[in-house]
Amino acid sequence: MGATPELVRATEPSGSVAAPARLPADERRRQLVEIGWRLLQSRPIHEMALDEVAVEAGISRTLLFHYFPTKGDFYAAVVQSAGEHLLRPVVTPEGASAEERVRTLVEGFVRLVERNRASYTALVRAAGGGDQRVVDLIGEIRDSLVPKWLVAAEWTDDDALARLVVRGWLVGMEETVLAWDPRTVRREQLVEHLTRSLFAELALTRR
Amino acid sequence: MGATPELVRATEPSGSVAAPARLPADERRRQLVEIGWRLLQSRPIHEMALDEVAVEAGISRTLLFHYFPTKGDFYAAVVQSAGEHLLRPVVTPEGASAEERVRTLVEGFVRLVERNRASYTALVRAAGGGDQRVVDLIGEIRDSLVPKWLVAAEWTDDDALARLVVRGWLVGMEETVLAWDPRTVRREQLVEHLTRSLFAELALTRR
DNA sequence: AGCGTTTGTTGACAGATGCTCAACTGGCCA
DNA sequence: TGGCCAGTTGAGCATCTGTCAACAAACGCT
Repeated sequence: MGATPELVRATEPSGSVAAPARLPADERRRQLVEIGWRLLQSRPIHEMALDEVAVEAGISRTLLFHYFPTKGDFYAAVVQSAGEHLLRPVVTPEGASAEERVRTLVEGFVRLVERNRASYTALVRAAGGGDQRVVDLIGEIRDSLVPKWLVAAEWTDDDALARLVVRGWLVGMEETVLAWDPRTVRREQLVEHLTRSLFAELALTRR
Repeated sequence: MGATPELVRATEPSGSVAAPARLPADERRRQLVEIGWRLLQSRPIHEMALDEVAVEAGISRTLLFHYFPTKGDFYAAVVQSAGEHLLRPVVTPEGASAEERVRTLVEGFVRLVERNRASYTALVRAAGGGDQRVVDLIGEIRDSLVPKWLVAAEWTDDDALARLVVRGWLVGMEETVLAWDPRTVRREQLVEHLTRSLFAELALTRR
């Protein structure tokens, strides 16, 4: 008696934890990935127990393994999703001159890191520890960014050196912004430098 | 019967595995760190079981925990040692002009990565996955490199921006060399670009 | 030589975590 | 009604990190 079968509720009925109800596959996937991503922002990967994810989702660990056969699969899915979410706002090249557009991109990136520092470091450090798949994933994400910067900078010579250089510059910029201390370097100074830096690097590729 | 207590042998008596003998503490430490470093070059950290290390050293896992209370401690020790070993050859600024010296450093670095790719990627990716200690460690290693490059480049203005920029440039260079494909970009081209790149970056810090 | 202390070392155990298997449940359609 | 199928689960296995209490070889002291 007692327990009436009213458990089947779409979303959280009252307050804290999520509903334990039956969910369509893709929605459950999304929910799990989202939880994983949230957890990744505080702990590094090997400290994130799948138990935690399962508990937070209100399901059994077994179900998690049903959707993601291995922890690596889950991790990869999380990183992929995070990459897309984080990088979507960055893809907005606009403005009159090439310098304007690049500056806007840099600005956007700095702001992004300022607002989502935890997320961003989590994503970048994911490029490390994880298995090969994740490393490759981050590599692909970076590769996909290179042409966007080239377009913004109005750089039409599409030689290998330019691409390589922009890739390196990109990673350097990530590091620079992450290591940046606003108390010693003014923000405009940083943005200005990074902007000019890209053009300088590109100019150097023309022997 | 049978087993006479002749086990106590200083170093490996005949062939394959190391000796199970009693070792002074610091030597055992060094041995363990060295084994850990060797293993890290093939597997990422969370795939390296302390069991493996112990077996390879011919000791029990318990002893490993005696020297390094936690896996993180062991890992940190390994990374620290690796960083020192890898970076020691890099610290050789020599040559007549600033450009000469920087070019020599870049050359040395490219060669280092070419010869020890596995080691180097292992070290860099250690900057990720690991716990906070290791991340900080890599950060410190990089910080310690910055002044060396500044000296080589004869850059006496020691302002915050210059240091920050060199740090970013350093990481970008790491990435560039690691992503470099000798079939599409000639090696001299790469070295030349990186060399000029540093001076360009530095020049930009003078408003 | 006897004897205690220090130091290198270990086996057995506890707790957590990745992963498997066989089975249950509730809706849907023939 | 009855069977199928998708979502879900508890119980269990293997592996790995970390703990505990104790053993054994050297060294010092009387």
